[in-house]
Amino acid sequence: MATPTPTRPRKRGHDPESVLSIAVEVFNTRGYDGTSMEDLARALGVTKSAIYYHVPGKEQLLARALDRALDGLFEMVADERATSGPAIDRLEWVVRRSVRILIDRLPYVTLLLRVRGNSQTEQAALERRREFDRFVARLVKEAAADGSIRPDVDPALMTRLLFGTVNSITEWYQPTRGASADDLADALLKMTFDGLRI
Amino acid sequence: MATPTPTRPRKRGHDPESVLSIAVEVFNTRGYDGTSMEDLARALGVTKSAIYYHVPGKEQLLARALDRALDGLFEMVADERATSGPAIDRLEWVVRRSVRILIDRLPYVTLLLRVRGNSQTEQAALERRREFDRFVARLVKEAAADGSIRPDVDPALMTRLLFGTVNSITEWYQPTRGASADDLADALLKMTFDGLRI
DNA sequence: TTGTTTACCGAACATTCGGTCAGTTGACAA
DNA sequence: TTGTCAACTGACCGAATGTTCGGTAAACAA
Repeated sequence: MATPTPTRPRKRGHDPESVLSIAVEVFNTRGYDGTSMEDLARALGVTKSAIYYHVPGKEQLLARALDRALDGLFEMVADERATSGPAIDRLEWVVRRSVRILIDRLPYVTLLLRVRGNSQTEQAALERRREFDRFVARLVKEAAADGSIRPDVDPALMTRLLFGTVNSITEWYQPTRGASADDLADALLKMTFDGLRI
Repeated sequence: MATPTPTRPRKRGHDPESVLSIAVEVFNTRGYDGTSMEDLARALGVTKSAIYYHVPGKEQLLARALDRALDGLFEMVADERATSGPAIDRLEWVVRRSVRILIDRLPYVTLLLRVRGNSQTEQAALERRREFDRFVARLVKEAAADGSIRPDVDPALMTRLLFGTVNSITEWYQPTRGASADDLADALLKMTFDGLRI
């Protein structure tokens, strides 16, 4: 047969991608453990069993979602702007980039930040996340060592507070209204780098 | 023996208080929905049914825990130091006090910050929490109005970032090691009020 | 000794859970 | 018209869930 369909078949209904994106929204609303496959089915407008046509199961949905968040973070730390230049500039770039990723992949990062290690899938994600955290901690330590950030606060503590601020964005950010990613990163850097007091 | 027990009878085993404190620890480790009554029973060293002798059920445990966190926050906003004086000073006091409460009642506040509204209990807690958030938002707005914090960032956004930083402490703080509540509040205020960059 | 109370166990309850599977539907191709 | 196949349904499974309940061992009181 010679190319029966020039365009892709484009069948009705769902595919693995749409199932994932809707599932992650529900996970973030009710929590992963608080979400049943019945909940997902209702949100998708199909029966429970239809979900298993597209994806292998609940935990695989979680794993794919977490990878999406983590892949973004690891692409960032591989970038040249995160690995060369003055530490304070690299730190600023990483913070700005983190805000970007957090917003671009908001539901996936939100899910990642709530993982507690209840399964091997979650534990693996936690370990990858810790690796990212260690990268950032090294960066802050370097910036402290070359004297470009205040010396009167422990760098490890600084790292936690700084990225605590970044990560807290997932608790309230709504893409439809409010600041853009760049505006948000600007405001966050103003507070954390220069302080909010006049 | 004369006076067999001068102190209160001191019966063996658990009471509602010890069940609550252990339960909240498990809730924070595995998540509320991820915790089964069997998990709790194991942590308490009794069988599932023994728990129901001390407390009415799982959701009541959650409700009591959330009240403990929220009561602390509302005691704070009722204090004179939160309601009179220069706005920037009140804000600093509220931030410092919040760090204190967060650490003094760490497991309870941690649980509160993870509530998603999956039940009436959770929704009620969320509403009380929003009331607290509104109080802080007003405070930041006042400080912005009298010109004591930087005018180039929206006060509502500032509030979220500031208390995002405070609340993020629950994600990593361990009472046994690390900074004290006062040291931690100092470091946090240095970063958010004066900035980490030299 | 007998009775009462406290703190608990073990078995069972109905319900919900994640997941399976044989079949049905409907769009499209031949 | 017939056949194919992606997409889905509905009935069902065993396991796990939160909760209830009848019973009971130990401590103490009378």
